[in-house]
Amino acid sequence: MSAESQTTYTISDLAREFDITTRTIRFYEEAGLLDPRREGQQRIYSDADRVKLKLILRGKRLGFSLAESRDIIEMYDPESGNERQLNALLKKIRDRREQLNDQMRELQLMQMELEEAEQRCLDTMNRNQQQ
Amino acid sequence: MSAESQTTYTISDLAREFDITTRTIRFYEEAGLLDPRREGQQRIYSDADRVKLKLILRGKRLGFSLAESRDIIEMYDPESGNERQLNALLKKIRDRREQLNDQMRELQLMQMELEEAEQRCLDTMNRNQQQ
DNA sequence: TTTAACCTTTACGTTAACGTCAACGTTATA
DNA sequence: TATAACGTTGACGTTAACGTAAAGGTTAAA
Repeated sequence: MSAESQTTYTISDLAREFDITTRTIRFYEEAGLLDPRREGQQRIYSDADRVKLKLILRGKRLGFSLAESRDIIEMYDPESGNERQLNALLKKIRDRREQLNDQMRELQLMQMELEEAEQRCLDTMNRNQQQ
Repeated sequence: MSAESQTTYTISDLAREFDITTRTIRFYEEAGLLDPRREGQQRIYSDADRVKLKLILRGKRLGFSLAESRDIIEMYDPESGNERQLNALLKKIRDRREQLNDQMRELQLMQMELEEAEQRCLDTMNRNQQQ
């Protein structure tokens, strides 16, 4: 057998790949988000662990707390793929989408106000130049 | 003169109006975001102060830190309405808009994955029922 | 005059998400 | 054999944005 798809990772493999520190990864474990198997003392991460980590980081980018990400990961778990949990997950995502939409609307408002402010500012500058 | 538009506010007036605590308002002052005039010990807030507070809270909703909101407020200040500052403010807002757009894209990705997961889940449940 | 409803300052507490040591063990290489 | 280069477990530190409580001052109504 040739060395095909590497199916396990060390902690610094993952740290490098996702550009985070090993401390961060251990912290996620403390927080109950990861649970890699051990070989002696050392942590060995599987592809499944790697996917979890990916989900955590995506969750962060999306503004989920670690606790929420933990919920999401649990709900992604095939073991517990029942209807109620999937619906809870979908709700969480839809809520977040709505929040983001609200923020976009507020930003647009701010943009408009700013354009006005910008215009007033430009007008003033022009008047000053003409004098 | 009749009591027209009330032009000053107590700390709890503002707290009530914006549904925050007085502690929060004092904290914003500590952080250099507000600077109401005093009457003896007591803080008296003007309409301008009220607008600043509004901006701070909008900033929060938009995901700006207090430090960023302070910058924004300073840039809104008519005193300092120069071109460079206005451009800096516009840049900050555009950056935030881009961030939000990225988040929306990620959420859409997640939605798609979830729809697939949901479908797989529904399929499984159906199969189980048919047996 | 006491009670209630405000206001004030000072100061320590809290939570999330890590950072930053320290002190140590293991393995590979020069 | 020493010296990197990795890994480990504590354990305390940090930042932001307030919360919470103590201790007190003012004013108005009962």
